[in-house]
Amino acid sequence: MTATLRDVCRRARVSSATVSRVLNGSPLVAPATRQRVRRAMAALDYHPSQAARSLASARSRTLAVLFPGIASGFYSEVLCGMDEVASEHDYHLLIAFSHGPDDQERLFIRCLRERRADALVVLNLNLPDALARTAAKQATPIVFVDRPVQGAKGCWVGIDNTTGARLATEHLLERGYRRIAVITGPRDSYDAQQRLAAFRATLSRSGQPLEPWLVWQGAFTEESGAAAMERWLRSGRPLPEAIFATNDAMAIGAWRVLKEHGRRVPQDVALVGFDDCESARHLELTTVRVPMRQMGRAAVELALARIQQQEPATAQRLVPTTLVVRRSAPGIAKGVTP
Amino acid sequence: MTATLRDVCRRARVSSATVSRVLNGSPLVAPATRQRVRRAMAALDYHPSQAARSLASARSRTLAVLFPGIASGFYSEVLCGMDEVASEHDYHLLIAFSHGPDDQERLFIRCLRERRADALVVLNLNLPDALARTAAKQATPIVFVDRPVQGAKGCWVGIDNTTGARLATEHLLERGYRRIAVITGPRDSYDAQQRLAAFRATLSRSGQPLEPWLVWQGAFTEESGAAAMERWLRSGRPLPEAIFATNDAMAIGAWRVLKEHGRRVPQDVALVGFDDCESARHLELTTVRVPMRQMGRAAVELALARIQQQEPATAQRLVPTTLVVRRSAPGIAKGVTP
DNA sequence: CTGAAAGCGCTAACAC
DNA sequence: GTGTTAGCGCTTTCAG
Repeated sequence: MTATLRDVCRRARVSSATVSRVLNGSPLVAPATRQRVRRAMAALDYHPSQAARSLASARSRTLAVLFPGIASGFYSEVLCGMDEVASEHDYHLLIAFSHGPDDQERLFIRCLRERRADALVVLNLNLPDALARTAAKQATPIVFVDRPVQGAKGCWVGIDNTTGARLATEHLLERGYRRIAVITGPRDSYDAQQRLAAFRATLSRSGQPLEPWLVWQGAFTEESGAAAMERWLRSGRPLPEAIFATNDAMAIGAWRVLKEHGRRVPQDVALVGFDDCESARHLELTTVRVPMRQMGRAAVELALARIQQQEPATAQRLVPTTLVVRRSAPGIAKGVTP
Repeated sequence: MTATLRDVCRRARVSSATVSRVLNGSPLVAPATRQRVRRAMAALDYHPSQAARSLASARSRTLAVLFPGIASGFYSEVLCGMDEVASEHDYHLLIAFSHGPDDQERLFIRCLRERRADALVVLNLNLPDALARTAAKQATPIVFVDRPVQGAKGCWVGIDNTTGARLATEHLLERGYRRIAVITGPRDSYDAQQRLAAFRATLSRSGQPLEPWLVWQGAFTEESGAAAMERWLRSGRPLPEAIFATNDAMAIGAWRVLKEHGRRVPQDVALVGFDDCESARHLELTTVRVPMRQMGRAAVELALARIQQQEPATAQRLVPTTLVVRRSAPGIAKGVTP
């Protein structure tokens, strides 16, 4: 049988309270006693039962992480960052993917109400805002990643989309590109909206407002990027000088279609993405880098701070974005052959 | 305050045992009573405490998953498959990354001894075989993914490396490629060994044994693939007709170097990888597809079966591999222009 | 500094 | 079918 705290008590000749104190690193234990208890634990190969601790202390030392269903490799970096911080603080990570809209709510409730976790980290889930607001009022701290809660200021870690999109746009403008098209993300995506807005604003500032027909609707998927490109090519209109895809997946889809139609990037049209996913590196796509690992770290840092009440329930954090210049929109002026 | 089982008892005017029975779907409850209890639960917005259930029942309905430190996007697919099966069975996933060799053992012990999980799934971790064998004898079921336990037959889910490597090799041979080089994985990797062995065997069967200088040592990383390619090019020897990289990362590294040296794939040399990672698709790399999601599913299925003792502790499962023919080694004979 | 005692919220025999 | 009764293994006042 596996040893329990009582076994340790007997062997060390102390009370359960003392063993518990040693377990929890309380300073109220005489060094000699601590020694004895430690030895007893080692001798018995004792390991405390997590369930019992959770029940008695009402804390699980666990963080629940809710992912959106689409498991883009994208998120594994985020997860990795989360684990780094969590394990530094002796916390564990419980994860769940949403397999559908109903699921999201169910998972949510479960983690919260069944007290499986001391805090919740929610990634870019399409929780109805009402639920999100209710949730934010719960006792369990919640951190939203990459999706602010409308109306209720909850803890939130986001991407600096505005700077990223501005950098990308300025890069194109400075290289002499005009008539820049944009492939947008889904209308209800916060990131998509911000990226588009910053793109438009930067263009305006440069004195050349965005023309409506250069706004191509996408959905953050490779297919939607390809479809947008197809539509334009089939329309017979001349290519824009550059395209800003508001994420890499769509940029990759568009690029594929361009290739299929014999158009070259960047010679015939420059292309910039957003995210800097793994494939972007391999394809040499110029893009805006989003530090995924850092986002994960920030989210867990916030969650832990909330658990210790060291941070207001309205804390927010933005992770910075940077431009990564590669072949699809190189760092030299338009028309100059590398 | 959040409602407890006792509150439900009072409201439904039944004993705790009955509520517990309803909670656990026992058939030994009269329909009318069940109704009443259900209503009471709903009225109180009752959700059982996971900690209390775990403590009382000695089961956590949780599976722990140990990942190797390197969080290749690769694993997010596996994780997704695991979650699919786990959530179907109302199980939760606790995950941890190994940040170093010491960590692995610590994580391992914790999940096992602290009874956080009902079973453990270990991904391709470099646990010393001794520990792995000890672990396999524990009460807690363990499933190893992609790494058989030497000496002790534990539960194991692996890749059909042999078929995959054979298919890749046959493809090249049938297209007329001779003098095929291979970039190997790390010597201590089981997958790497199997892939190399199957490559060698297939070559032998075709009557042209592998020449030693065509075996290039790699380490499953992009850099190691690039380095192997560099070494060969610098040696001044003529290119082989084809290269079989035993994983995609190395194939991609080698390809990059080939490009930098002005060599074309597949015209100057054909290239085949292994894994079918996301970038392989984008780069149009011919490769052996490993169904990651399916591997995750299989691992959790095995784990759950073990928990219910429906499967022997020695159960093994191989996930099938298939060849995906793309541009880097097309489906037409060598020398024929597409 | 240490111990006694009272739970934490559920499950599982065992009776009835 | 349902209730009674013990715990599960720890934490946490409260005394001393």
